[in-house]
Amino acid sequence: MVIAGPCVLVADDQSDVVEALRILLKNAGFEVLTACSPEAVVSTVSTRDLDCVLMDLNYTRDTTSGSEGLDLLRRLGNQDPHLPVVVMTGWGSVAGAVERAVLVAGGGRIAAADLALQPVVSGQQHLATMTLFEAEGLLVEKALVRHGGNVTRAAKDLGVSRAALYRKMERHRL
Amino acid sequence: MVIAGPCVLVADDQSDVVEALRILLKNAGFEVLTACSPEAVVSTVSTRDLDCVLMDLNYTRDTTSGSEGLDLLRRLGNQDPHLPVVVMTGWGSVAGAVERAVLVAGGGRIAAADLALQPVVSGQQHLATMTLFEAEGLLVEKALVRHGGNVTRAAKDLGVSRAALYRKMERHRL
DNA sequence: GCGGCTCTGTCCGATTACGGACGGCTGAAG
DNA sequence: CTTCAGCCGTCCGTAATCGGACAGAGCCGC
Repeated sequence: MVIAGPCVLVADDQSDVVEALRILLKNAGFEVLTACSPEAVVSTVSTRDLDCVLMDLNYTRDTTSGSEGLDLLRRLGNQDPHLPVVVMTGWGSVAGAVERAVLVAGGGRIAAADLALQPVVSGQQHLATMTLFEAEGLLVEKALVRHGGNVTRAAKDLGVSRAALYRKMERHRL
Repeated sequence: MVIAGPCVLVADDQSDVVEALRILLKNAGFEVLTACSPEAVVSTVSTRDLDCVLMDLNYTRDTTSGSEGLDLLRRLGNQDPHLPVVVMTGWGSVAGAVERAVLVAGGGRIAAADLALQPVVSGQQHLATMTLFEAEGLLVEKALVRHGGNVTRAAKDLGVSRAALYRKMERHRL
């Protein structure tokens, strides 16, 4: 059985950041490519079929304004308008006390980048990394919240009978 | 049974955008507050206990540079360094062909903003809006991808027996 | 070659979860 | 007041799911 994950390009001029993301994403089931310069990014985008690009906004030349990164972002937009790009940035000058903000610029195809990317984007534990039991509990709770505690409607949303939902609620102490 | 969702502040000077997001987020189980000016945002942030702010980056005065929005973002960072802020922007000048990019600037507390925000952020269908059966299929697939098709390890990750995972795989035709 | 290890795929009896059905409750409409 | 509709919580026989066990395959170091 061979299942290939989506392909992501990681671009940053700090090699330790690239390495960390590479490991993280590889463990999350992605095929990971890397690039250390804007030129390498452009070249990779033109030769490989990518699902998503994950890039730093501030390259060495212009450490605070990020214009280097914005320029690259613009070029990528011209190369492939539908390629989703996740932009990272780490300076306090943009978001105040945010230590390492994550910016997401998504086109129509971002769905292909997949749920597995979200732990990187949001920093939170991801559903795909938890037990089926825990995930069920979370989804049940969400459905109940969404319907203001209406069990009937939540059950319909979840695709189970109302009785089944009652059992799950008890199982998860909700 | 009363379950209150997380509280989100939506800020944009275009009232139709605010309204659309309000409906979207309310249906997703959020308590939604709105603001139409930077001043209203600052005032709301100081008086209410918010879990997340969702704001537009370009207010009327300066429609292309976004400096108005960046200024507000900086003020919010000073007010509450740990408040997660989701920044939206819609101009082509930033991301090329991206019609309406979404930028996420997240602090440590973004987890509180919760999974339910992600359909807005990424535009993709969210786990919480799908059937338990579909979600199970997705999680099973993710686990298998993550472990390169190793059923034993995937099963351990998912918290089920290997035999159970085989059944689920068949059920979902994986 | 030969143990030791890991993973695979399948079997089976015991357990559990399933959902349709039922009666009770509440609130709105006639 | 009566009817109707929607939701709630529980019951029960059936049906599906559970996980431990088993044998076989592949792979390493000795």
